[in-house]
This record gives sequence, C-alpha cells and structure tokens, in this order.
Amino acid sequence: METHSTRTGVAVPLPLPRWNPGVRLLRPARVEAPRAPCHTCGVSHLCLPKGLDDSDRDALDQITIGRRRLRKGQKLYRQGDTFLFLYAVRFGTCKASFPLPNGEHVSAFHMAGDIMGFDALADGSYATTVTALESCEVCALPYAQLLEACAASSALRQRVAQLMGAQLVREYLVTKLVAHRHTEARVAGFLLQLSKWMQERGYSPREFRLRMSRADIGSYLGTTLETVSRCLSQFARHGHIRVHNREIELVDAEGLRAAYVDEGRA
Amino acid sequence: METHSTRTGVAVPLPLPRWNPGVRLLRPARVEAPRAPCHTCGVSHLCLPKGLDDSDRDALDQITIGRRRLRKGQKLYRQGDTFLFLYAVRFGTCKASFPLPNGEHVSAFHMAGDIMGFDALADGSYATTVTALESCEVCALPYAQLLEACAASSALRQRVAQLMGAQLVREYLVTKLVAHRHTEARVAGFLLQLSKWMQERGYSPREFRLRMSRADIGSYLGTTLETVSRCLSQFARHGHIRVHNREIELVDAEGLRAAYVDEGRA
DNA sequence: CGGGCCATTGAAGTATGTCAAAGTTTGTGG
DNA sequence: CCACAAACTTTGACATACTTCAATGGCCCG
Repeated sequence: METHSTRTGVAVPLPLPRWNPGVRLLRPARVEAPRAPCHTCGVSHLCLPKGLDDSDRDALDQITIGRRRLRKGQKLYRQGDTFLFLYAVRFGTCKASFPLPNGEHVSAFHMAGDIMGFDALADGSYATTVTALESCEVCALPYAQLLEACAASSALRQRVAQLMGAQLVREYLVTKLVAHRHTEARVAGFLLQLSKWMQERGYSPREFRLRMSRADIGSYLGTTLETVSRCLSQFARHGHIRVHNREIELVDAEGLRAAYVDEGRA
Repeated sequence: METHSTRTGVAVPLPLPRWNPGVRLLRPARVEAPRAPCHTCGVSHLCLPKGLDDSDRDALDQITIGRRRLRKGQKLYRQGDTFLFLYAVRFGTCKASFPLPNGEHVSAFHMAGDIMGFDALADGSYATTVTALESCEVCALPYAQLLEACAASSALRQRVAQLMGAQLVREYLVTKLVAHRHTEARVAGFLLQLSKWMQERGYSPREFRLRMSRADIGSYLGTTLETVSRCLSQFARHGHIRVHNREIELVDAEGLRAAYVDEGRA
C-alpha cells in the first residue's frame, strides 16, 4: 500500500535543515498550497493558534503550511524518517505505533487539533509510525519555519511548550491507565478517555464511533482483542454501555467509572 | 481513570505567573544561593547545557538557579502545586507519581541530568508528585527566567524542545514496556532500561543498586510487588541475573532480553 | 454477491493476583 | 554500639482473571 519509505534509522542532530521553499515536500502529490490563516481553521481553538493574539498569529501565518489528505491505512510518517514537519490533525483519527517483529505496539491515538511529531524533537527522526484510521486531513508545519516564528513570538513559544507539556501529561495518564491490574478498568478507562476527547471536540460524549479496531485497542491497553471484546460485552450486559460493532453508547458513564476504574485500584 | 478531573480538565492558559526575585521560594530553608556556571556542573553533559556554545551558556547563566537537597522520602513538589520551577537532578534518584485514594501510581523515575516538571507546562501546575528515593540534590530553574533566557538564545530553545521530546519518547517506551502481556517481559525490560540509564550516566550497566522498592517497581510496571520479586528470583534461578536485595548484577543481559523481552511479544 | 476483515463467544490451560507467614534489612533510640 | 521496631523482601498455596486456540457470524468493500 505504502511504497514511499525514506527510513534513515540514523539520528539527525539538531539544528535541523533549514526549510527551503524551493524544495519539494516529501510526498508532493498529496500536499496542497497554503490556505487561509491558521486561526480561521475550524479546530484552531484546540490547536496551535489557541490563545494567541493578532501579532502572534502573524508570526504563525508566516509559516508555509501544507495540507495533506490521508486515506484509511495510509501512513503519514514512519519510525526513523527524517524529521522535517510537525503535523496537526484537521479532521480524522490517526494512530501512532511502534513497529515490532510480529505486529506493532499502538502508543497513541490522535484526533482533531492534536500535534503529531513532537517525539522527533529528541533526535531529529520520528520515534513512531503514524497511520490514518479513517480519512484524515493534516497540516504540515515545517519545523525550521516554526522555529523562526517562535523566534519572533514568545507567546507562540509558550503555546508550543504548553502543547508538548499536555502531550506528556496525556502519556503519563495512558501509562497509568495501562498499569491498572484489571483489564476491565483499562477498557472502561479507555472509553471514558475517548468520551472526554469527543466532548472536547464538540461531539457527543455519550455516543460515538470507535475508529480503531479491537486489536488496536488491545495493543494500546496491553491486552488481547478478545479480552477487549469480552469487556465491552460485559459492560453492555451490566447496562453501562450499549455496543453495536464500533458504535458505542455510554448509557451510564459514572456507573462505569465507579464499578471498574475507581474500584479496580486496589 | 482520572479521579482528579481538574488535572486533565480545562487547561489554565499561559502566560504563567512572572518570576519575582522578591518572592520567597516555596521551601526557602532548603534553597541555597546560586553556584558556578551551569556548564561546569558534573552532569552538564546530560542536562540543559549539553551542546550549547559560549554565548548560549551566557543566556543560561543569567538564570538564578537555586539548589535544593532532599532526604529520602522528602517531596520536591506535589500534584497541583503552582508551577514556578523546573528542576534538574544533580545526583540521586526521584520518583514521580500520581496520588490515588489507596496508594499511588508511580509514573517515572528520574536520575542525574533529568529535568522534572515539564508536565506542568500544560496548565501551570504540576501533574505529578515527586519524591526522593535517596539523598538527592536538584537545581531549581525559575521558569519565567528560563523563558527570558530562551528569548535570547535559539539554541537554548531547541535544547529545551529536545529535552521535552526525549521525555515524551521515554514515556512512549514506558507505555510500551508496561503493555507487555507477560510480567516477566516487563520486569526484564525494566532492568535493561535501568542498565542503559546507568551506563548513560557513567555507572556500570552490569552491577547497580535499585533505589526503589519492589512496590514502586510493581506500581510502575502495572503489577504487584510479589510478582516483581518472583520474576527477579526466576531470572536469578535461570542464571540471567544475580540478586541480593536491591543489588542487581546483570550476568547475561542479552540472554535476558532474548528470553523474555523479544520472545514475549506475541 | 462473494470474499476478506473484523467481532463475538466458548473451552481449557496458565500466569498472575491475593492472602498469609517467615525471614531479612534498615533505621532509631537507648 | 546494641536492641528493637518498622519496613521491605521472599516464598508458598490457592483462586481467578486472562491468554490462547478455535469456530462462528456479521459487516463492508470490491
């Protein structure tokens, strides 16, 4: 499916190569011309521009932001690819994963407003592989240009730091979730986490569609797809949720939390 | 999953409270006067100054860096405390944890050169509680001053970004570790991770002393202290390691990896 | 309409959690 | 410096939740 593969495997030290407008992007066919200013975007209230005033926005709008569409299953970048862009999700859902000899470990899910690629700041190459779970559109921010914009705006610097901090906290919470001893607590926590994410993005926290397979959830939570399925069925039997394939309805979110998440911490 | 909803709820917007030299530090009795320049520190090759040239060092040395000593069991900061400082470990080991109704979840261990507190960038208060596992010394970096230094030095900005990226990657790897289905793989992976950390800091990767209890390890790895103990005993029986209380000798690190970590990924 | 992928469910074996007790180390106060 | 107490570690026995293997059924896409 994906033929393009520029895996380096070697860490590229900072400073990063300067962005050069004459150089084509990695996958030129799928990158479109820059659009309207960042803060007019539908997800700007979740994304980089959040909280920035006019002058800071100007700094941001100096950046040549490309857009890229992804179909389900397409990869945005792979572990080891040279870091040139941060990506912001405009719509759709992606998963970030570590490839393994037999399979993969799913380390994160990303939705509208999320920034992907911060992990590459450590050594200049992406630490994870990002795959679209459905049709997605992302903004490609050339990191070298972002650095220039950051040189001009302290508010932008702080916003970037804030986003990285938020992602770190999210990762702490994922680890905490996965470290639960009872699988039920992990699956229940996962549903509640998703519900919160949906709400933050203006969707119903009560009814939503899982964009990832049971296997992805299992990998994320450190269990098997069968156990995930059984947990969902069990929650449904107890009346906490309704499940139909990937459609989830949280009938009693607080009951779910009380019965499994809080309780499970022994 | 998350009992303290304020932690992950609506983010408190930056800008953060400005550093004011007239304001006393949180625990003034234990903060000492600034010392020699940052790059003369014994762990500078691991810490903030790494890779900075003279002019960037100057920017860094404008910061009033306090030192603080911690005894075993003392807390550096608590979840929810107002964020004013990043802390760099000079020596000793700390754990970062989430308090829970009955106990805690250990989310990270920090050693010399590590920066603690990045998680507070998300909303202006610390997401975790940090406790010393032994006698420690840390540098307290007033964040507002660090921001000013960052305004003056793009290299420093990139170094901070690099450190945050590195911590994010580390967290991804922890999640991956904890998501292993077999506990043996988690404990083995933990030992190998520790070994690498020791080596990076100039200690023997083969023999080292665990600074944390079996309970801490269990919490970190999402299992029980008994299981951790049993795993260690099992590794010792198979000749991969030698254990005497908290003293660990990795007799056959690669054998350990082959037998449990790589193998365990089904 | 058919084929492939995904989800559900069952049965059986096993790893791990839980409870309990003994042994060891560490720290404290006399 | 010793003695005691507290905290930590190890080990065992048992119950159970989870993984594994397997088969069936549903959904979606071509």
